[in-house]
Amino acid sequence: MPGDLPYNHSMSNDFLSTDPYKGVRDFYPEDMAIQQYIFDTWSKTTESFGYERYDASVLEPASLYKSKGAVNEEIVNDQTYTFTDRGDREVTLRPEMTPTVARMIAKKQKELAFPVRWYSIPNLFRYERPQKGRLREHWQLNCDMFGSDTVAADVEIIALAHQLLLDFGAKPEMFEIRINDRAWMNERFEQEGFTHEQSNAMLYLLDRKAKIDNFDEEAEKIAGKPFDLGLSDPAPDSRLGQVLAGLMQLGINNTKVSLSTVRGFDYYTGVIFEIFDVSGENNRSLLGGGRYDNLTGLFSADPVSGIGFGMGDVTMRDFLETHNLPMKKTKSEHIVMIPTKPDQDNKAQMIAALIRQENAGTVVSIDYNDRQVPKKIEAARKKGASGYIVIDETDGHSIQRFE
RNA sequence: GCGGCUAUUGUAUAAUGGUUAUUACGUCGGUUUGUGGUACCGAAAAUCCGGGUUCAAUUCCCGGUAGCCGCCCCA
Repeated sequence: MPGDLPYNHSMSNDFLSTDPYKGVRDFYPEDMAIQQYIFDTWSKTTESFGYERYDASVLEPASLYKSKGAVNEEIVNDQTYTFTDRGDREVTLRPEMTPTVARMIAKKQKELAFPVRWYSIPNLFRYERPQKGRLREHWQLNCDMFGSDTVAADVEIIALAHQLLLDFGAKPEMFEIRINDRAWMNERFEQEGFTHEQSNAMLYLLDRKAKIDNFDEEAEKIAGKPFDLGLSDPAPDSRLGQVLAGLMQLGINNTKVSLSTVRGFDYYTGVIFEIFDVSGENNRSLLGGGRYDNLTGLFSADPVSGIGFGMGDVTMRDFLETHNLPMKKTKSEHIVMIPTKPDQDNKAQMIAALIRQENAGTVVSIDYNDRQVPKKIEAARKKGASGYIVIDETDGHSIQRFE
């Protein structure tokens, strides 16, 4: 039926929209160049710390997320793309990478030599209303170190996060590493005699601390008595104290102990951290992660602990834009061949092949348009080429460079 | 799921209750049967959809839709 075709062959004006699906992006070459730059920088820095890349499908069985417990019920039901396939299987577009990597680790647990350092740059999906720094599809660098409980591991992963930002050209004063320790908070709540519910309520309240103005009042309600966090600097011999000292030794000083960093309700059990843009223009965290006791508990009885973080491409790009940081790598040389007549086209290809062979990395493209040479030269210049070669009947083909 | 703001050529914008709706960039063509750019000329190209008020709506009002921003949530 003509009406079913995606193109309009009739006289009506019901053309399809050229907009992408809600909350996802098209990557035109200019955007793709930026995306590529971000991915390349992520990979390069992460690999320089010895992390190996892995990946998996965007499709996962829905059970992978549903079994995480009642706390996540709302997220799974309302904020994932979940559908039933033709074989009656419930399928979810992955909303995060951690369950997937936990599955992969668990599967090879017996043969892996821990600690394992892995990273990935998956695209993730969540069904919710798009807003600044938050879309329905985004790419996220995920770095994890599995099978090490050491303070050194905590320090390393935060140092990696720090280095990532530096390698984008950021200065330490542009961002702030907020660190907390779940275990430390729990200890504190136990001292207060809090029930599990009280502790959770308090964590939840702390998470919203910056957004509400009656924190003390609310805290008192939960505690049933006046509640003072009363935590200043962590003791030097505490886990957090040791981590901070370790970072300091590496010259990382833009850290801040932040009791209101709690990272939602999930698998985190120890040190947790977030990196924020201090400019105030991006109020979403640039990066967040933490330590978990038993990532593979769903799949096996042998616990594997670890620590990791994720950082998204959307917030990364916002950060680069806000601080006027470079968003492209330096371009390689690009020569445009300009045949003067159609019968010079093949000659242009032959010369192009030669140049590519002799100058690895040089981009050589050919302008086959049938139009005046000055127009072609101008087109090459506008495209950002570094130079051009006019191909005519003569044998010479010297490169003319743009200033 | 809730709230605020917005909607004009491809993009970014100006203006208006009343014949040709502004400008810039971009695109295409020309000034130049031919070796670059800052100049000049020209062309194509827009008032989101539906209803209401009005002699007349792109403009005012209502609804829809879409986008942005925020809340919720944040893996």
